[in-house]
Parts: sequence; structure tokens; C-alpha cells
Amino acid sequence: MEMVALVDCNAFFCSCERVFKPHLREKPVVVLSSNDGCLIALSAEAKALGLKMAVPFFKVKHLIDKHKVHVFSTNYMLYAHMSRRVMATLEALVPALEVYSIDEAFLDFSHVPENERTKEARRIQQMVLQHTGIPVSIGVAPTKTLAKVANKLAKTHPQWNGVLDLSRSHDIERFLPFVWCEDVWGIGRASAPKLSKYGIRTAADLAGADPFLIKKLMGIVGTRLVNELKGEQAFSLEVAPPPAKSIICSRSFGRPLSQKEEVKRALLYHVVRGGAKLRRKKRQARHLTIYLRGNRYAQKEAYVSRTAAVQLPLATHYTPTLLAAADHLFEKVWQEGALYAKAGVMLTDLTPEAAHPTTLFDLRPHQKEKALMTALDALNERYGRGTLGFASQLQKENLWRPKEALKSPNYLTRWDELLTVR
DNA sequence: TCTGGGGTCCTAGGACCC
DNA sequence: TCTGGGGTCCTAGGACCC
Repeated sequence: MEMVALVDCNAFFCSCERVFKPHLREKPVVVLSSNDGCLIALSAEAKALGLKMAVPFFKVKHLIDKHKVHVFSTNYMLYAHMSRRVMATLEALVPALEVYSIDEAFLDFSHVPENERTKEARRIQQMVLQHTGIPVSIGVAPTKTLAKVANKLAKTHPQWNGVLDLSRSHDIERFLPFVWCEDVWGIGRASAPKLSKYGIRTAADLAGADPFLIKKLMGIVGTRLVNELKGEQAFSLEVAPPPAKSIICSRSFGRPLSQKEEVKRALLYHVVRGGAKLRRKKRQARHLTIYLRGNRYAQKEAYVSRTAAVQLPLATHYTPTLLAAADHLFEKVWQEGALYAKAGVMLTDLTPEAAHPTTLFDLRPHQKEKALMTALDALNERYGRGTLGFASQLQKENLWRPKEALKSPNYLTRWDELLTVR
């Protein structure tokens, strides 16, 4: 790979909602995080009103009401389906691609002749819009980090219409002085001030900085990043996703809880999800960690945080085993009298699914367990999540359920929520 | 009143061994 | 019991990403 193009969907979650509500084009739109907590996607019109990414919803509600911004609770299933459509479209247009996140893909662009890179990027942009209704921006460059830079410039400067080819070195030199360090992929809140102290403020400063200083300030990660800015590839295209190393399932509660049974029910719900995720990824976990948390923003004295972990005797993805382990840990760490805001489970030390899980003392393959989980997953896949569950999930109502007051219909995954055309 | 969820990688420091 | 250095493994926490 000598040339790479980064395709990034514009305000992806907002764009997904707009596909099914075309009258919201040109209107300010935001999408909230789980539990209607923060703003995690903003249309250009919403940004123009001064709204910002990751700001708590309640803090800007007045602004949102005043300007009649259209607000959606997150509908992750819908976005994941739309993402698959975008990626499938891209896949047909290039020899290789890396799906980097739900709304981004790196494309191998080495086959495109130098003077046709912009034209080809534009063609791809057009095809994705036509097939999916999702607008994208594309940056072309010799490394992933520079492609990120190009994409960012393409997205923020209307004159380029969402496409910028930064493949020639004189163009790279021309543009890097206009990119702030903190806008470079891999430079975050902690590194930017450190660099600034040494007068390194732009991507151009960074590219020209003393390698020993960079190594000292940012370690090996910084070294690689600077090399990429100079046009030397440090990150290659990862066509096949590497196997998962850990799985986390957690949610903030819709409201604070103090009742033991309620908190436990939430935790076990996440354990069930974790088991299903393991099986879908064909992995087994050897290590299970549970945690219960209070409100992160509470006074220090009032903040509860309980964590417990166990090494399982055998790597497994059998839900009842995971439930039993989690239940045991929960009893160990439960603390009466506190207010809890969140529960979660972390599955780590993952290994590939074994064909026949056995123990030293019982060498029979655990076929029954496997058959049970296979049947369970198949039913939930076919008839919708929650069709078949565990006794721990039986309850008339779940007090912990996150808020999602403004959620759009599941247009693509529920028969009863399909879009109706009149 | 109300502040996301799910990941990866790297480093430092402790425990332990020879 | 004292002396010394180096290696490995594990874990916790920081930083970053979307």
C-alpha cells in the first residue's frame, strides 16, 4: 500500500436519521449517547449553533429548544445496518479496504494513477451517496495519519466539497502548518499541552521536531505518528480485523439504584449479552471482571466503585457458567446503602473457541451445553433479541433501563417498524 | 434531577526467580 | 546472613480512538 484514502461519513448517526426523515436535511440534528446523556453526533447546522461533541444534553437543552434542533436517542442497531451498506458499497469499488470504525474505512488507493486520485475519490463519494444516502468525505495521502489530516481538511473547508488529495509532498508541506497538533490522529488532551510547551503547535512543527524529544514526551507511539506525518508508513492496512482481546458490556442506569436485586439484574443482563457476544465472535473467556459504579460526578466521598474479578477454571462462552461466576462476585462486592449508577462486565483473556471443551477430569465433549447455546442464539437472531432468555432476566419491569425518550423506529431490523410510504 | 459505551496499546512497578 | 544484577510475568493505570 503506497497510497491510502480515508472515507469518513459526515455526522454519520445524524445522516442515518436523515435518510429516513429527508425533511431534516439542512436542519440542525443531534444524536445522543446511551441514556440520553451526551451529544455524540451533530449535523453541520447543529455545530453552527455552537453545540459541541460530548457535551451533556441537559447542559445545552435550552439552546436546543430555542433553535428547534431535532434530537434523537441513539439507535445503534440502525446505524450498524447503515454502516454495513456503506462498507459493502466501498468494498465493491477498491481492491482492499480496512473497516476502521462504524463510520470510517481506509481504502487501498495504490492502483489509482496520480492525476486521477481526486476524480476517483469523487466517484466513490457519489456512489456511496447514491447507494445509501450517506454523504462522505475522502482524504487521500501516502499514510493513514496524513489521510486523516486530508480528510479533516476536506470536511472543514467547503471549497473542496469533501475531497482532498494530499498525495504530493509539496501539498503536504503546504497544508501541515495549518493543522493544529491536537487535530492530528493520536494527539490527545494530555500530549497537546506537553508539545506546546516546546513550541510544537502545528502538524508541521511536529513533523520537523527532534525525534528524541518526541520519544521522551510521547513514547514509541509518538515516534510512529511523526514518521507517518513525514510520509513514512508506520501503520499498514489491516484488511482482516484481528480477533477480539476483550469484550465489555455495561450501561448507565436510567436512574440511580440502591436495591440489591435491581442492580444485580442489570449486571446479569450484561453478562448474558457478553456471553452472546463471545459466541458470535467465536471466542471464549478465561477471565471475568464485574464492576458497579456510583455517579462519576458525585462528591468524592459519595462515589462508590466496586470491582471484582475471577479466573475461570476453563475458558468458556457458556452463559450459565458466566452467570454463576458473576453472581458469586456480585455477592462478594455488594455494598448496602450506596447509590449505583452503572453496572458492567468485562471478559478478558480471550481464546479461540475450542471445538470440544473438556476438563482434565471430564473428557466428554460438552455437546449439550453447546447445543443449548446454539439454539438460544439462533432463536434470538431469528425472532429478535430477548425472545429467549434466562430466569435472571425475568421481571415485569427493569428499573435500570437506560433512557431513550427520543428514539427513532428500527426501520431496518423490525418488521413492525418498517418505513411506510404513502 | 439529568454527564456514553466499547475498545487498543504502552508503561511503570511489584513479585519472583536465578 | 550478607552481597548484586538481570530477566520475566502480571497488573493497574494512563492515553487515545471512535
